[in-house]
Amino acid sequence: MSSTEKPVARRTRARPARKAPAQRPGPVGGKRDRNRQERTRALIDAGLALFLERGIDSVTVDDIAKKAGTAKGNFYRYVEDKRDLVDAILAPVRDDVFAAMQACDRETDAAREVTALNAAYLKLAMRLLEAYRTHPDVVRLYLQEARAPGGDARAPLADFEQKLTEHTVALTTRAHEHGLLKKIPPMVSALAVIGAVERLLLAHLRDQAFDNEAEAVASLVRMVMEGIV
Amino acid sequence: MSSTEKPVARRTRARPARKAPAQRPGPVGGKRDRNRQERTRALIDAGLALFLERGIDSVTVDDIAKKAGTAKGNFYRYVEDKRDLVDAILAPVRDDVFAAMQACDRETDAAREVTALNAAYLKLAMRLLEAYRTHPDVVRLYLQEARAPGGDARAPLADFEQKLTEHTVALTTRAHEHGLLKKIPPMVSALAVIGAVERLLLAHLRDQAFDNEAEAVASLVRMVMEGIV
DNA sequence: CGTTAATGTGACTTCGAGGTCATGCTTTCT
DNA sequence: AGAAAGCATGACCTCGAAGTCACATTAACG
Repeated sequence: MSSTEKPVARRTRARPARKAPAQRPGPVGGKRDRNRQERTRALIDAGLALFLERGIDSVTVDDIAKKAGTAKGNFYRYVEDKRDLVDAILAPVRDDVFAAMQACDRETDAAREVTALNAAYLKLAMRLLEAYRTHPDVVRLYLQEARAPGGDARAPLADFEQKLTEHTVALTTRAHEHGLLKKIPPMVSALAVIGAVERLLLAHLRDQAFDNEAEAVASLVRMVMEGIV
Repeated sequence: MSSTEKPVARRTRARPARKAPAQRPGPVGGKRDRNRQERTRALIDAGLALFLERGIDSVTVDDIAKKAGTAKGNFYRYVEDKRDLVDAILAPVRDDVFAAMQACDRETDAAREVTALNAAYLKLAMRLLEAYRTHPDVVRLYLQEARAPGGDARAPLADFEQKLTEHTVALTTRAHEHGLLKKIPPMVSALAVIGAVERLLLAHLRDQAFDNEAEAVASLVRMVMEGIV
């Protein structure tokens, strides 16, 4: 944020310039800047497409670079490694989701009546739906790869799953304490809903499984309302 | 089944004996036979343990052989490759589950009243529970690895997921036709239940998530009954 | 326009995993 | 016992992926 230095520290042949420098060269809207963003996008898109199709571990850095239309060496100028790329792919969704959940936390804290609580939960659902609509492929990657351990490229996804689950359980616990739910352990109802939603999303994203999308959503809502609320 | 040959065709230095012969040497309870079974068990157990801990693709054949207390070359005497080992690990569960579902199919075919139908479904649930109790680790491997594509070692798990889903949807459709369920598309209710059950099982197997197991099961049943039945 | 440094390239190095094989050991059968 | 064949071993070979680097190209800035 704070500009402690000139755009670039001019030193005569010092670093071999291995990694891209933290501070980009001068012009903010300049060609360099634009190229950088294009390359980053290309790498993220190529990686996401290949990961979805063939699985994270089966995809090589060469594959990604080629599909992004660049050379392998350049890949390492933009990301540390495959794990870092997965992290970059996941980042926007993760940020959206956490922001939505924290906002929901604040609203339920401030709420004094049941209607305010319900409004907060509804708003959360809307924001999550929005994130899903904006980044369906990222959600699919998460659904497909988050559960398998090992190969640290998947670590960002596993972390996200863990945090997401914890937060959801906490939220459910709170709803439970306010008497909004049936006498079912919050852990159980939270996991059941997460599992059901995730499985339906996966079927939708992988197989276009539902003729009537709206009916499917309505059915899901009905099942949840009658099953746990 | 039929013994067309003597235990082994004696030829003077013919095959280099690369793979284990289909027909084992003579004694059925002999030392050879016992050793074979021990090795197979050791490999399956070692593979399963390592796969669970580090993920299928991160585990090498060397790792498995070492953990099973044998040499790498020997690994290939017992299985084709990692995929084949995964298949061997999954086999018992798959057989149990398919047998149970086919039995359920037959019983629902023969059923003339609702009570008989309900009995068939209950029996299926009991048999699935039994399979889970007998092979919890295999179930966990399935839950962790089935969704991710690529790396053909996981293909047996993906196949199983697909068949299992299809069969469950068919079963649900039938129940729906008999008027046992709410007006919810069978695809939706089937996937929702599968997803919820799988997520709860995973939490149980990975994290010992439930203080009171019986209460968790009762809650799940209640949610399903009130949510979709 | 010329200099400087960031950016792009792909051949190269390194390393580890899959799979093979010559050799020696064990079981079986006569 | 002794031969025959399955069984076990780990060094070895091969291949492909990760990551590096010297050099070429391009943008920035005077």
